[in-house]
Amino acid sequence: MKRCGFSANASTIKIVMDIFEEKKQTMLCRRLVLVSRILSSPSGGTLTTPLLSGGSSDRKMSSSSYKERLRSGIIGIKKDDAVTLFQSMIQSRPLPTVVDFSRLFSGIARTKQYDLVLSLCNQMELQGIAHNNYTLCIMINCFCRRHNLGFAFSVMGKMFKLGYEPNTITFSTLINGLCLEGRVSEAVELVDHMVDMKVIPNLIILNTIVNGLCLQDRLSEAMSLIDRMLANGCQPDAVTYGPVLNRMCKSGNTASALDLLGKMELRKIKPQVVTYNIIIDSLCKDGSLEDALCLFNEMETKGIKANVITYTSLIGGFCSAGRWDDGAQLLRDMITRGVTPNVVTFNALIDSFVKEGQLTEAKKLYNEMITRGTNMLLDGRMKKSFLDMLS
DNA sequence: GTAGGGTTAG
Repeated sequence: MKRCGFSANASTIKIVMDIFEEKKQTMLCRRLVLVSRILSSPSGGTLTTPLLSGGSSDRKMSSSSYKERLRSGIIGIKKDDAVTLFQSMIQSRPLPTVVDFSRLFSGIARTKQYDLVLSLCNQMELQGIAHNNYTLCIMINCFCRRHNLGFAFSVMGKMFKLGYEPNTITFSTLINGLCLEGRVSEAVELVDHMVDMKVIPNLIILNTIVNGLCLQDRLSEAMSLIDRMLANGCQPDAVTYGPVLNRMCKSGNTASALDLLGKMELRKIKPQVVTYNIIIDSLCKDGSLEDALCLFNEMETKGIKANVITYTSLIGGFCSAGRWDDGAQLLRDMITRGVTPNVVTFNALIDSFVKEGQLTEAKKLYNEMITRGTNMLLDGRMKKSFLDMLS
C-alpha cells in the first residue's frame, strides 16, 4: 500500500484495506472460505432444493404471492406492508433466494427506511439465508445513511472475509458515506485506494465527490475537479452540476449559476428540469421575476417540461411581487397542462391571499384544493394559513 | 437477477 497519509480518524479505512491486502495475498484461503461458506450455509440446500416438495397449498400460495409482489413492484412500500411481505417470504417453502430478499431490501431502502432494512437483514440471517455481495452492499449503504460509518466499514470487512472483492459500487457507497459525514479528504483517499486496486472510478464516484465538496461549501475545489474531469475526457453530466448550481444560488450568487448554465450548454450537457428549477427559484427569490419567466420559456422551448416545483416557485414569485392574479392564473395554466398542484403550491397562494386579507380568494382556493382531494388538510403549514385567516 | 451518487418549491 503506497499511501500512508491517513488522518487519525481514517484508521478504519486503513484497517479494512489491510484486511483486503491480506486476503489478496491468500487467494487459496479465499477459495477455501467460499467453499466452506457453501458447505456450511444452512440455506445452501434449501435455496435450490425445496424442503417441502409438494407442501401445503397455503405455502404454495404464499410463495407465488411474494414473487408476484416483488415482480409487480414495491415502489414506495410502507413499513407494515414490507414486514408482512418479509414474513410471507420466510414462511415460504422453498425459501426465497437471497436475490429475492435483495430486491425487497432495495425497495425498502429506496423509501429511506434504513433501520427497517437492517433489521430485516438481521432476521434473514437468523433464518439461515446467507448474505451475498448485493445484500451486504445494501447494508453498507444503510449504515452510511444512518451516519454509522464504523458499522459500514465492518460490513465491508465481512465482505472480504466471505471472499467478495469490492467493486466500484461497494466503493462508491462508502465514498458517499464519507462525504455525507463531511470527510471528503478521506473519500478522495478511498478513490486513490480504488485506483491502486485497479477498480476504475466512474462518473457516479466523481459526482459523489463533487457533491461532497459542495456540501462542505468547497465550491472552487468542486469546480476545479470538474475541470479536471473535462481535461481527462470524463464528460460530466447534469447531476455533476446540480449541487454546484444549488450552492451558488443558496449563497446568493444566482448570476454565477446562470453563467455556469451557459457553460453547461457550451459543453453540450443537457440540463434537467431540476437544473432549471434551482435557478428559477433563486431568480424568483431575488425578485427577478422576468428573468425567471424567460428561463421558464427557455426550458419549455428546449422540450424540458416544467413540473410542480417549477410552477410553485413561479407562483411564489408572483405572490411576493404582489401579482396574486398572475399567480392564480399560473395555477390554472399548470392544471390545464396536466401538472398537478400539491399542498405547497396551494399554500403559496392561499398564504399570500390571507396575508393580503383577500379571504374570499383564499377560501375559493381552499375549496378548490379540497375538491382535488388528498389529505392536504393534514398539512401543518396549511393549517397555519387558516389559523392566520381566522385570527 | 439485485447493490452505489444527486440538485429543486411553503
